[in-house]
Amino acid sequence: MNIFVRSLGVGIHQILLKLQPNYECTLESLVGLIETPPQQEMGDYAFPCFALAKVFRKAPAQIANELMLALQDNFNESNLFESFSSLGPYLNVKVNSSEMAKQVLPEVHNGNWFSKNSLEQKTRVMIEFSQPNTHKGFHVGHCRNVALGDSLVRLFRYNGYQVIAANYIGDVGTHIAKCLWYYQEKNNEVPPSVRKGEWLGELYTASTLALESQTGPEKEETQKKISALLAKLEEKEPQITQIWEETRNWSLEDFDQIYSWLGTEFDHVFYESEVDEEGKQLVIQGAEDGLFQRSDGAIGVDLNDEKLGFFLLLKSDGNTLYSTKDLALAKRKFEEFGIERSIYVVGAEQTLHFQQVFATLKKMGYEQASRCFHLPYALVVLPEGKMSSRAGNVILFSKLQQEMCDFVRNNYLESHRESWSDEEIQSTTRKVAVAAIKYGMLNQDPNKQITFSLKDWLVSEGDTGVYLIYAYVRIRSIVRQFENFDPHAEIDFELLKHSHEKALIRKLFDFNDIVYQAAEQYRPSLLARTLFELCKDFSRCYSSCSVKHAESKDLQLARLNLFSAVAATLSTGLNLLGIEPPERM
RNA sequence: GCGCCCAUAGCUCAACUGGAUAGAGCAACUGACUUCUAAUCAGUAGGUUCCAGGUUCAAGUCCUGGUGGGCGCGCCA
Repeated sequence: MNIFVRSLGVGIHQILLKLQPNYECTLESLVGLIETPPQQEMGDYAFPCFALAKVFRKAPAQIANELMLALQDNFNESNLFESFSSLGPYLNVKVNSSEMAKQVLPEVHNGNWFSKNSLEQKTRVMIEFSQPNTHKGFHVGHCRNVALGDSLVRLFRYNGYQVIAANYIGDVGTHIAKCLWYYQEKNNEVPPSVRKGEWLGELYTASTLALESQTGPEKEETQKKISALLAKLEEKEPQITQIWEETRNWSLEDFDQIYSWLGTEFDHVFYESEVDEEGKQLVIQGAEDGLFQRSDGAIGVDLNDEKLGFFLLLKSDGNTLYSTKDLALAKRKFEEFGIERSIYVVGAEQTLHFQQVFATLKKMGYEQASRCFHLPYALVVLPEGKMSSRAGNVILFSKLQQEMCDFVRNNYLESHRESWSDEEIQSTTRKVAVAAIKYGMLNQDPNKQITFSLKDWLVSEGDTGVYLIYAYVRIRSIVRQFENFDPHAEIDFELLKHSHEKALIRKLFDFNDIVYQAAEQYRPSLLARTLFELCKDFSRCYSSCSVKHAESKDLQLARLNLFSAVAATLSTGLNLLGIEPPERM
């Protein structure tokens, strides 16, 4: 809570107590009512008086009016507030914006502002995300997961949590047997020299199609071959294991390239293959202990008490399931990493699965189960419907990457070819493309579907990541023109009185609150939206408050100070979304 | 059949978790580059917030019942 809100709350509290000494109301609950008016002209903060009407037996508007008069009196010595007014049932307050600027601008420039949220030491949390399958293609849907998970890692860290960013790679299972069956028996192509993992994904799709087109005895034959192959994989038969290792690496190399291009890093990578056996033992032990039940030759756990049905943990052929591995994975997370909180960023279609996993962990005696959290997110769909590899309309990540880069380079950056180095063109292309992709993935709530249209995503106008980094670039361009600008020099904050300047000051002032909320609510979209608004305010200010043509040297300095604080905040905020703005574009 | 999620401008989305006249972007139309980067800005137009009830000072937001769409509900992940 900031000083303006707190002072206002204390003031209102005192006045109300004076009005009615036996009035029971905590300061916190009053402060909780303070909000921001819908329009800037109304004021910076507002206090709605509806709730007081009953207690004080007066019309809300009358209370607002009385509060206004009393507050004017109360704060007449203070320089925090500029004015109090009542508008119907609302008490509106304008803060002294130079006072606000004084609180935030110097702190931004000396860096303290951005470490405020991390001051108190918080818990150790693991955020698991991405979880790609080897031997399958990496498409734009997977990209949403990476953008979300990566941003949450950054947000939690900013807020002082000790975060372990974890990946969990699906390198075992039926899909691999399918892919390798096709690779060994049907494939005639020579593996490409690059993006071999993606090529494996094509084989997997081809395999699925081949299997679907088959019927009768032929199909049975194939299915037999595939399960035999799976069995060999499970028992680590040397020849197939060698092929598995080689092809698995192709996919892992692809993933590394993707993560590196996106600027995503993991502190730890789990593989399904390493928790497979442990999971099996856990489940068998659980069955012996009577915790789990046998049913039709398989093992599962009865969760009917929690209305979660019967949760299957081990197949009747003794092979593991997704659930088997998730139990062992959780055990390792708790025991080897000592985490207190565990976040799983996984698609919404698995909501029931994770409710079951967490309930099972609880039954197994892990008290951390109550602090496990599944963050569900909705699918990325195409305008014509769901992506499906069968319909052949999956948009692979590499395609998005390629087209985005080509578009950015050909339409904008190519024109700098003569004055920029090839290296700068290349790195700027990447930064712009990443900004467009990540912002597109993050600017709406996780629980809403994203309708992905390549055509729309290539547009770089309006509410896009490109708009945000463009605003940053414009500020950097201004600052470059004032070589000896010193952000620590004394300035006269009183000069920043244009409404556009005030709007910017307020946005900077609220930045940390938003970042805090974005993490606690698992919604990077809150930050994305705020940054868009910050840029909108900046672009307005840019066209109305020139630095170069400022009326005085002092105003010029003050604006430079404000704008460069905007750039610093923008850069910090973008970074929390996993976006790195270029210095020029 | 049961459970979860979604429904707001022509399209894609907001709305500080119950508060003021429901806001942005795209698309359409009008205007602004001899100006710190026009990947921009200013403006016009666009709404029965899916429907029907209910809760209260106040409902896009909460509760009930529908409609439409998505997903899930034991040997996939």
